[in-house]
Amino acid sequence: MKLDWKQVPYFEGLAYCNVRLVEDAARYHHYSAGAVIFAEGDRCAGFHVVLDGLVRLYRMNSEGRLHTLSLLRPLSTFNEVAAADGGPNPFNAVAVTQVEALVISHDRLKQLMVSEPALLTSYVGALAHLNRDYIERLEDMTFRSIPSRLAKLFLHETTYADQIAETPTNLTQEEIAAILGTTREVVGRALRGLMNAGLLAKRGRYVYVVDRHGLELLAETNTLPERERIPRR
Amino acid sequence: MKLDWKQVPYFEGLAYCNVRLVEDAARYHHYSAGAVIFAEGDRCAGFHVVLDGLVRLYRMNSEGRLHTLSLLRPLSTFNEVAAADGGPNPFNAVAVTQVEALVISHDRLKQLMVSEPALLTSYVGALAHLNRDYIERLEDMTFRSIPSRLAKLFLHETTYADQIAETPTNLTQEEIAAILGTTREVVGRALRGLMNAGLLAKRGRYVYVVDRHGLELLAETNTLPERERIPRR
DNA sequence: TTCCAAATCCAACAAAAGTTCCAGAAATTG
DNA sequence: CAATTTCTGGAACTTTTGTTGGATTTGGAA
Repeated sequence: MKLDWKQVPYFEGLAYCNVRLVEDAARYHHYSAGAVIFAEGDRCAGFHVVLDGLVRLYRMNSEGRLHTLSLLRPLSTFNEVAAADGGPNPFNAVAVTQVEALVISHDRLKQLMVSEPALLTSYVGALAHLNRDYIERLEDMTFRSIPSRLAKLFLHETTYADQIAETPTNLTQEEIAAILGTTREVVGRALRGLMNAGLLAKRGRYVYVVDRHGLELLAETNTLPERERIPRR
Repeated sequence: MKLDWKQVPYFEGLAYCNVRLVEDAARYHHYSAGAVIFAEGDRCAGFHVVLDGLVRLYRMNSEGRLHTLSLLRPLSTFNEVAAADGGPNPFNAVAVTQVEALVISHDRLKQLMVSEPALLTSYVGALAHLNRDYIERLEDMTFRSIPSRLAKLFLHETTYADQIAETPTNLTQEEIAAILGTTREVVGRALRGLMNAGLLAKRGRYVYVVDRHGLELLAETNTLPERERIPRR
């Protein structure tokens, strides 16, 4: 249950202050694979730090389609927002594998923030970063086509780098679809598209990047570079 | 230049602490209609409070289509994120009308936060709220059809309530399109759709809500309630 | 190895969104 | 009040995304 805060993104500052207080505030939790950690809309479940395992944050719409916001592995943190304002959790969290986590309740966090300014400062940084991330995702959803989003996922640049734990390669088409906010079939099509555009290739069931530059172009401009047509005669 | 912080959303707390310090840190700025307040990607422009006028925050994609993130009137605040972490501005800000604003630079803000814990606390609240807002918008973009988003805009529920200053009625189709992240024609079509579904109606150039409940249903479930067909005979 | 469940491929189709184009209506302004 | 610009209406079309369903492949478990 020893946690080196220097390794926790955006909370490194805590390593240099009274960590004892923070550690006393935290409760250790264990979840078995598939367990619900908390549900969207439920009363604030507090601030979480993943110590071990894989956590999925997601939203679901009225028709049952789901949107994976992030796949988190140690030492990621989540539910900063609800923990900060004490409001309902803004998404669902489930343990994909067995998960160990530290949890600090909203009330404890409030107390802590008064006594530990370093925590408050860290928190502002973490929230600011989260915000930037969501703005980026919002633009991805408003402007980018699915092939373009897929390219971005494979490059796992900025937006996804922090948030998605697995290489796209290890994800099923179903899971990629949930991340991109679309359906399995569409992802399959897009994958095939990128493959015969020569940007990706498959060796067995393993998909890998062939043309990084081409992917970047697609991710940025939303267009595939014009393929040379093989002249008919 | 006197500002009553009790009226500024999420910064009411400041009214009860040393406001003098905050006010000394703030610079007064004036922008004429159409002026650029700051640009996306530029070095941090600081924390802004709208004292008068109308401000548009927007993003633009590589093809030149634009997405209006918010239309702000007094006493809204903006650019909290960049002001917090000192990073580049995450969007563009322009003065739609003449604008008066208070601006606190990142450096000054950092100093202030050390001496004024109330500001830090307010800031955490403001960032948390922003985050919730972006998560909501992200889901709108991933899950909702354009008619559904349009319905939501007309109800201007949660998501848009804080962010969009004007009634949809006063907006041109072009502006609505930029808010919903689509094009003018599509908005026109959707408007016509909602009108002959009996949810909206027009009196002259003024569009008004006829069936609030129907709009809510559309906003929530993404489907129009099945119209009764008039039997042919 | 054999079998099963999961994952994938692929085609054909349906629906939604984006594009192009042009004609009118409304507002603004000289 | 004309002239000009801005905004709206709407048709026809293209592209993208979503849906359905069946055929195949694959990786493990028995």
